[in-house]
Amino acid sequence: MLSKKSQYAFRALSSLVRADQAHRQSPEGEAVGTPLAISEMVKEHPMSTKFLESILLDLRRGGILGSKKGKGGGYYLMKHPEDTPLAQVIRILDGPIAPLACVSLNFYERCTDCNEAVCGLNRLMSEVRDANLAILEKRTLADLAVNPDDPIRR
Amino acid sequence: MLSKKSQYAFRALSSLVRADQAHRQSPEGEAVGTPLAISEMVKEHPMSTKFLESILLDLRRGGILGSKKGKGGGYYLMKHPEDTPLAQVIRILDGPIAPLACVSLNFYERCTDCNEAVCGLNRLMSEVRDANLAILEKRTLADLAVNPDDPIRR
DNA sequence: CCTTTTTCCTATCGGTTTGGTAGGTTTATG
DNA sequence: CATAAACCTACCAAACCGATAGGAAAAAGG
Repeated sequence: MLSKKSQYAFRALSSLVRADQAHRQSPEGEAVGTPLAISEMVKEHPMSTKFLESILLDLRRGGILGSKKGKGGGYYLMKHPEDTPLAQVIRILDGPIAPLACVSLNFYERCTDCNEAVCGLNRLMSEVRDANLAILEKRTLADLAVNPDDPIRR
Repeated sequence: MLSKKSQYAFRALSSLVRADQAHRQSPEGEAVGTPLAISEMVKEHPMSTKFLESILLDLRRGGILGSKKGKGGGYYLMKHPEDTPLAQVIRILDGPIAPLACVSLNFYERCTDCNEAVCGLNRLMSEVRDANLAILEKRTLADLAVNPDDPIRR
């Protein structure tokens, strides 16, 4: 199960995607600019401001977000929404996506008491990991904000 | 990530599958009989006896295992190995397989602060759930014990 | 009947994680 | 210099996790 942390993150990120889209549509739209303040995100998605603060900090340290301090400051996406897969967000906030550490690509740990080459569970859980990654590496922040009723879908 | 509980369960279950196979191959093999004691499972897969005890108890309450008390007693599979999907084991010991309660089939809970019909995360996580179930409902205890070098695979 | 062997049950426990709060520091803007 | 924002550190209660303790109940054999 996703933690609240990841859930809140995805909500805040969907606000940031929309801010990003609005910004790019403006004539002089550049990648960086018009940061969105935490207070604005919380207005849109009610949640603990302080908790969200710590989440956004993690995402910034993880390279997904940039920030600007002071009046008019806030957070903004470091890349185009379609260039940040959901997997990256989850790894930063929840850690491994794989169901077992011994089949994780990014958080691998050797299995102490089983032979990975022969272990049946290892093989099956690798299947599960691949199925998850097929979705979470392909789907991006852009997909978060898509309206399912839109005529054109990706 | 799977809990230790589930991991230990799968190890013990693989012992039970092999005991079941051996039993069925014998001339008068029936579904129920020749229970395997906890002590035997621990001999095969070193782990805390008491902890495994509580796990097997859960699996029995969950309808996967039967038990027999006293001398010569132990646990046995209630069904043929290929009739118990891995998903059932995980649900008993770890709960929901879905990444969000609001997309869970067996542990559904309404999302308090989002409109499920419009929520982008809901849609994406339903995809993830389906991908997981496609594997975990199809793969069974029988797959746990399969040797990958066997010429014939299922 | 008694002993042994097993499952069964309840309670507890230390450590970690989770979700959240508190209080202040730093940086930028006007 | 006032204000508004991110930033940082510490802390906290509750839940969860993995494991242990100590027995009660049942079945089998002698």
